[in-house]
Amino acid sequence: MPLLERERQVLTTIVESYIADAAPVGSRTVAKKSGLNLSPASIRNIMADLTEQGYLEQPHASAGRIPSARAFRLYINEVMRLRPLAESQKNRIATLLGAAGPELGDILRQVSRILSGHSLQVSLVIAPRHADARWKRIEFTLIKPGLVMAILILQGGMVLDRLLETSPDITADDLVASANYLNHLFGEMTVSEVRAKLLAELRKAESQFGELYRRALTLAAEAFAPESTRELFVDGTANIVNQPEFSDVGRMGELLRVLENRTKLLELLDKSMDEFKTVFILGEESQLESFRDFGSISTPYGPGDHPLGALGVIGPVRMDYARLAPVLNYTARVLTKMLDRRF
Amino acid sequence: MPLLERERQVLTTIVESYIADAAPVGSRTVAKKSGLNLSPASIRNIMADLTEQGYLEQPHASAGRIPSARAFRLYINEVMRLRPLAESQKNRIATLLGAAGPELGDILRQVSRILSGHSLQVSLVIAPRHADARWKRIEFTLIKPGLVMAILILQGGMVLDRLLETSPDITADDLVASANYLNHLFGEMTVSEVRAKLLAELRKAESQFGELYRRALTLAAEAFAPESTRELFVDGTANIVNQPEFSDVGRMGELLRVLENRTKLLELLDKSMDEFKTVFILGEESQLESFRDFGSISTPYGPGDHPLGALGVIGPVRMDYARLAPVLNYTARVLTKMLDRRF
DNA sequence: TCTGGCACTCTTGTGGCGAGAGTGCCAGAC
DNA sequence: GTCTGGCACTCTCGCCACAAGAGTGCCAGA
Repeated sequence: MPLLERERQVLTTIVESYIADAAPVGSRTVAKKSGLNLSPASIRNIMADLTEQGYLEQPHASAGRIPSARAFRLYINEVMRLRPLAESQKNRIATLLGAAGPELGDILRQVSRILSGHSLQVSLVIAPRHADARWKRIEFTLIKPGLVMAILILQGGMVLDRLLETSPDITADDLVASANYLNHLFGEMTVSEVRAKLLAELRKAESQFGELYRRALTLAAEAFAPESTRELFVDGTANIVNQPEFSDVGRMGELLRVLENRTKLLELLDKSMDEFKTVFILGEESQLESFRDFGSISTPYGPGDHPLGALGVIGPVRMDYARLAPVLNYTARVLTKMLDRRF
Repeated sequence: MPLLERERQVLTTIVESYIADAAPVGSRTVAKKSGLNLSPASIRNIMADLTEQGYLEQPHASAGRIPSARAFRLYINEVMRLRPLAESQKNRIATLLGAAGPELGDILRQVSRILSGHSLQVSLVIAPRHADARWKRIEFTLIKPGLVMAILILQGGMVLDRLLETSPDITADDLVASANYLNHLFGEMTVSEVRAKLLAELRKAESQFGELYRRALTLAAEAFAPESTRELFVDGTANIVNQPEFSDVGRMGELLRVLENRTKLLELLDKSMDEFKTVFILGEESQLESFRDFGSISTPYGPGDHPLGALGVIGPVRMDYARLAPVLNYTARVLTKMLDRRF
């Protein structure tokens, strides 16, 4: 059953007070802050109901209430108003990002630093997912007989390189021809489209084409085979020691362990890429036992038609989502523009 | 004045006991473990002397002694015997490293993971320093008029890429010619040698050479200009919560802050590269106030004639240096061989 | 020169106690 | 019926005192 208006208002007050103070909230405080003009005693009744419905939790009998993940979920979905960034803050973010080094890695690292600085949480930035980027050009370079460096240039200045072992009789000229052929065949497709097409072409080549094309396709297939680990930039781990929920070292260790589990972090961020919008994941929702006490926000970046990567922050369930989401969104927008400008 | 043999033996006992237990050591314990056949009372006298000389510290009047950084320095320089790795451990390291992905980044990340797993400390791996790597080949690719991607392939499979803005009338053929010229000029030199020579050539080009060569050199100069941030792989931060010295959250925050200061971490590791040997840095020796309570070990990797990068661990001053140094050395050796095999 | 003995210091753990915060429930007011 | 003031109850937290334990420094004697 849906919450009564009063109940919702009490819950909102509790959530916002808890976000601000990280301390259990008592009926007296709610009575004063809620604007409902009810006495603490009445508030207590409402709070008892909310507790029964799973929105509030009581650390112990005389300690006030703490909003549950469920309460945060309701707050995020139905109550929260995002607080737009001040112009001055936007300027600061844009300026800092402009000061990043020239390489893609430098830029993403800087984004990560900016986010952790502005959120005072741990920040995550995932490098563009190759599969969604457009192929610009491939080059093969003969290092020595039998060893070829394949270099794939993708949209946004991403460069993928892979060392390939080949038959020793492949010449530099063969490689140039192969590259030309492949560039012609695959130009401007996304990598995942290339992957699909590659399989089809390889089958065709078996029967129809000449040796050269078969070779070119084989090279490409090898260069593409295993998606290499996506790069992930993490910053701001030092921030968490300042948060009251991490005064307990054990809790801190849990977060550090989560942060070392790259696969799980990627999963968290990928969701925002798949849905192409800002995504909030709270505690249990992550399907990850060790994430129970944490929350995350993530936002995709990339041009309008398809996301390239995502950025996010991770912290205690009690985060100031209304303030942080706009920070992420704005940063993602600036980053997208920067990448766009590259090509 | 040098220590008496007895004093040194007592000190060694204390250091080793402290490394094992992380607890202050009392005279009774030393009397039992030292093998000196002295009573606790005599040991107490010796310990008083050592305290006076700055080798021991007393947390409070009745708590046993703790070895100072100075004591660890003495221990490392004059007493410690490195404990060679068991064959089984060597095998495990080699196997794990073999399971790394194909790209250079994958390999270094895996090294970092292996080190943190085997040391139970925080591990650091620094990517090869470009300056010391040999130039293999440069390629320029025209992305669109006025925008060129420069790709520099270095020894060991390192690939540097940089986006350059150029005059819009440069053609793809110009670029090929430039690359050929540069590859001819700089092949097999180290990057820092190239940098030096580049300056000289640029001056010559002003007066003597034609437009094309000037252009090639200018491109190269741009591609080389700012050394981009070196990549640094950190792993095992979750390990530190298990160490007694970090039961205090503040201490932990200090370490996390150090770990986010990439410049300082690079300085720590660079020392082992400059001296081309394993280096131990203890507390104050780092010239870094916030490093007072920590220690580090680092080892260079790379072929015999010049180091490419370094790897290390960082943890409390009380680390098992005798066990960890061989782990680092062996890992560095395996890594060097892997890079060598690439080219 | 070494050792046993002894007084002294400091930490750590425990239990008791009071203050403070917050709750739940009830009887009465509106 | 709904709201409220009052009250008893519970639990945490800080404080204090106290005892046990670990370790020291020093001294007198072997």
